Amino acid sequence: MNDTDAIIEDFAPLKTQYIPSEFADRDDLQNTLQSLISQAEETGSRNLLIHGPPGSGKTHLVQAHLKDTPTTVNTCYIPCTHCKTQYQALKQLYHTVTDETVNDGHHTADLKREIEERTHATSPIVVLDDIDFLLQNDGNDLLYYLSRTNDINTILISTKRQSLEDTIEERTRSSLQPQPIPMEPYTPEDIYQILLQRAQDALKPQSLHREALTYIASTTTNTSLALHWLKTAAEQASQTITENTVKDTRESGRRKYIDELLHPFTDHHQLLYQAIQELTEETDSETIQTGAVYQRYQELCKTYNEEPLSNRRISDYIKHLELLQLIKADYHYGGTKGKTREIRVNKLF
DNA sequence: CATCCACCGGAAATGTTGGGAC
DNA sequence: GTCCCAACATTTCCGGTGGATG
Repeated sequence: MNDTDAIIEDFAPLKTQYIPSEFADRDDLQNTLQSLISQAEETGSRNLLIHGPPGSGKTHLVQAHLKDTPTTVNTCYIPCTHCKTQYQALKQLYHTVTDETVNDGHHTADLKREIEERTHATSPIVVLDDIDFLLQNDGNDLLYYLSRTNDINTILISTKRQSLEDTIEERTRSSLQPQPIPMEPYTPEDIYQILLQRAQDALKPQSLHREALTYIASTTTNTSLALHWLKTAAEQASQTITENTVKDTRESGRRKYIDELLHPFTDHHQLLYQAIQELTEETDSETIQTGAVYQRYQELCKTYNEEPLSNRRISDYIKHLELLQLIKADYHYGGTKGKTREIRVNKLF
């Protein structure tokens, strides 16, 4: 453990959420965002939909922006991986506009009414990160409400490439009409630069070989994954992070990334993912099937002394893992299999 | 062409939690 | 304290799904 102190001077820059003083990359996008939002301040309402693969900087960009927003504007960041229901999201929003906390047990209509009364002329910005989780779990009631409430500007963040058209009702889409902003994955050079900057802020000088960063950057274009990996390497290394250090910590870095992704979810999500991983390693074929996965999941529950959830519920959890892009679960029709899903683990690298 | 496979996913049912009215 | 209500997680129920098989 003491080895950690040897290299890392400041943990913060190695965390995904860290916002460097200079947000050099993606200036153009930040300008776009800026102009759209100032436009919104003038015209009343304008909504954005930022979409792109994991680790392409969606959340980061928005949070950097919120940080620059004048304090006169109410901003509300809602991570839908945590707030999966309309009520939980409204609670957050209620808190930002009234500064009071509210417990469960109220009617959503009451919260909505109260929020509306307090938002007149204040035009808060509501960010719904990972909106797909809320949509999958609770439908689009919240989005409909937000789109109908004049003074609220929304920024939606989604990993799905398509726009929201297939997941939301027509009436919601027509009044929301979010402006799509695509985020392309970073290039290896981008990743290299980002890691370099974070390393400079976090690590002691001379503690890092360039080849180490090159190796990470050539392996993944997912910033979050890359940072977890670098952090793991930094924790392992006693004096300097070499190319070998990162090669050795490849697996544990990946593991850390996944742990953080799954953190907001339940133990059953973890068990389910474990079941899928184990089965994938054991079988030769590319894909595995829901039935086998559920069986393995039940076995794992037994060993960990957990009461297994129903397969209907697990079917939803598979969707969650899919939304996190940890697995792919495409439909398979026909054969002796009927309609089922073919599950495969996303390699990440 | 009917039937079957092996699961999908919508809808209703159940159980729990917390609020408010009385 | 009692009663009823809404929100929510989870289970139960059940009508699909479409190629393979006979």
